[in-house]
Amino acid sequence: MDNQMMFFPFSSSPSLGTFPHDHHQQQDDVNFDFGSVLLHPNNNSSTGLLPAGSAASSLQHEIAGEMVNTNYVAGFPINGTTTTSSVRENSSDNTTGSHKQGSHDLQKKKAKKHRFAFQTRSQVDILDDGYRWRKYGQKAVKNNQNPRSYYRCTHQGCNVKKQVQRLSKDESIVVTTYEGMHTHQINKCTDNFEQILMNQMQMYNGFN
DNA sequence: CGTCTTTGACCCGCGC
DNA sequence: GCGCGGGTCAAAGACG
Repeated sequence: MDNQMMFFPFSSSPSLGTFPHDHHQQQDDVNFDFGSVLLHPNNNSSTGLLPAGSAASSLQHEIAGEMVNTNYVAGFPINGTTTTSSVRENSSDNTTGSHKQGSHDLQKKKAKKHRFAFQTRSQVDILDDGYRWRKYGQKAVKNNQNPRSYYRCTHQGCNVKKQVQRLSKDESIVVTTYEGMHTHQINKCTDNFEQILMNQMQMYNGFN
């Protein structure tokens, strides 16, 4: 049960940063709060929990649909049935390609994925996180009138994906879920964002 | 012309 | 086994 899911709730603590802008694309200001990085319920640590019933709690039900413990307002597994001994996604997981994958490969792939999510209050769906993304799918999801969009990092050999979805209960909130680790450097001047994220993840979860 | 989005079809896991 | 829901593929079109 090492698929990890972390949340970065926008409303629970002082803001530590502002989401950076793209150079060539004017976007609305996006306040991005890194203040609360919370842990997977199955982690031994009991720190980092917020009171149940917050916005983050309801969010979990909505995007995961399979929350097992509503006392946790952040940090949950997406694939609760998979197990692996590795927390980190192997960055050389090159299973891209057009061939169909067997269930074994798929399961292995899923089990290794490292995920985290955060939510932002924004007018725009696509937040500039410094990476280039190609949209490869969009689906209507149950119990949400807003579709979920699927993106892949366009960098060659990088298999990072992300999902973007608005909450049905509060459409001003965008939930972004990342899966995997980038195999390359960020390509624009948004190192601040990446750095803060990485610092938070390491601090709370012993990454790297 | 290269890159990206759209969108219907397909695949797979899971619950019943 | 079947149906449902989520995730992905890939052809076609849009756009700069």
